[in-house]
Amino acid sequence: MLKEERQNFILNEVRAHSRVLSSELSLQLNVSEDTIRRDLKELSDTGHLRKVHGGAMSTSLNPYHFKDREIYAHEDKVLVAKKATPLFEDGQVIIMDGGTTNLELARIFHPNLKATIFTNSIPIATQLTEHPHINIIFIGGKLLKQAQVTIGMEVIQSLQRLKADICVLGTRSIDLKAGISEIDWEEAQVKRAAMAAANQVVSLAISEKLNTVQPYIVGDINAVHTLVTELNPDDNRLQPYHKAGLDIL
Amino acid sequence: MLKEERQNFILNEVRAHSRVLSSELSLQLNVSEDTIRRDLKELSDTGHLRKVHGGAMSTSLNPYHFKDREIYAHEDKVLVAKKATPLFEDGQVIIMDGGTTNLELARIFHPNLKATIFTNSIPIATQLTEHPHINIIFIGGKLLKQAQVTIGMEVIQSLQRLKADICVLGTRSIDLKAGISEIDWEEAQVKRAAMAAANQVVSLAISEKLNTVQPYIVGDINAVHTLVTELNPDDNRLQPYHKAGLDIL
DNA sequence: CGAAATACTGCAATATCCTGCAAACTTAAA
DNA sequence: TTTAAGTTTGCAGGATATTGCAGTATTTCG
Repeated sequence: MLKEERQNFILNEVRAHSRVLSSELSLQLNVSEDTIRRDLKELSDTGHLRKVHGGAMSTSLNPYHFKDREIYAHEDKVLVAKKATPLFEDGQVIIMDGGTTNLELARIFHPNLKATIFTNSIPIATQLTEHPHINIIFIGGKLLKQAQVTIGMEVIQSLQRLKADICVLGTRSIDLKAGISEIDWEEAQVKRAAMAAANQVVSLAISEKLNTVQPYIVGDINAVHTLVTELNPDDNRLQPYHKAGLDIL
Repeated sequence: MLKEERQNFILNEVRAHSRVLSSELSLQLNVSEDTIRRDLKELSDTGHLRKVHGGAMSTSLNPYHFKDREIYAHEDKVLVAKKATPLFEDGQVIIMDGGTTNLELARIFHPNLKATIFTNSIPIATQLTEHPHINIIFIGGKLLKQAQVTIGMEVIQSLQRLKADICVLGTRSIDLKAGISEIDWEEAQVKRAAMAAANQVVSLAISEKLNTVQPYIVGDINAVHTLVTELNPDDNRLQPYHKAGLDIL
């Protein structure tokens, strides 16, 4: 087994269980605990997890427990969410996946918006219960503890039976050539299904996510219709996306 | 179990109950009271809680402070949940529906319990993410805002494809003749499906729910195998249920 | 005050971590 | 194919961290 495969396995374990033990990983992967420790050290140095005595913990806490100012680049995300609100109208069927930018959007939807929202994110569903006229459909499946979103076949199948007006993607990475990409394979599958299930795809992304790539490709850049960032639409960094045919907000 | 997990569990307990006892934590976490004291000292030094003789209190800044008091008859519900914990073992597949008593149970599951839990309740799923070894499957469907549970055909169909070891019912009303009954028609349908999907049905009910009836019948009293209340099992009020063949805890 | 519970101190056992090193493996050029 | 340099891995050892226990001090409460 290659070192990179091993480290990917470790990252997946962390994402699924929000913590790992060096001793367990050593058994599961048939390598010495020293090797595991070296892997954890590397992954810790690159910020993918946090090493602790006996194993490692996931870095990102539950969005649900986040207080506003603990969210990274919170001001930018609020701005992105605000710019996106005019896209939503009464009567629409909307798909929203997880992420803190989408959570922000769920907070500031107009209180009278009458829409049906499908989501696989617990924090977003919880937030939406504050909106009296929004119909919430939760997409069930295996719950990923760290991100508090459901994943897996059941989620994908539910999405395949759906044709929504608009899909709002919390975006980890967006790039002209690589398109939308994700760090977790299963989340990437779910996002792909979400994109396919809507007539219009909106990507909410703070500018630092532009022109970055993750290991798992979700979909082509042309599958995205609208890109919302905190930047001015005339900003140079957005021009390539405009030329590729995306609406820029 | 990692030290940090243990400390997270403690913080969670403090948030939920606004106070903790060293002696209780020592039992729940299977470590000595010395270790608990050392944890409390660390958490106290970092300002996450306030150490007092015998345990710790939440800091006054804590926003979760009110939660417990909002729950009606909270002390009784804690007692019911505690009495139910021995029913659960490693490897089981468990169905839990909503309700504050079930939420209390989700809080106090042994932190090392290795089980798969199906639930349609958002607060319970959120609570369960604190347990590192529990596999959570969220049952998707239309979200009922007040109760924060999913309901409807999709939930019922998911349950019909399932055969679990044990189903834990938060119980609104239980009566010898009428059986289990509910105030909301759709919730009643979901609970009926949940009961049918498990080999053993456990009803958690505080005593004031005994011998009451609601408009919509969920199922016959004989479909319930175990009844857990805050009363002593010898209490007169429980004898009719014992005679009807239920196990009383 | 006195009993019981809780807390602190120092110590020992165990588990985990780190460092340096050598063997095994990979890569790429000769 | 061979060689050489670089990378990865496991292991030995000594260092550090974590935990439980025993003995003693302190707090609580009737």
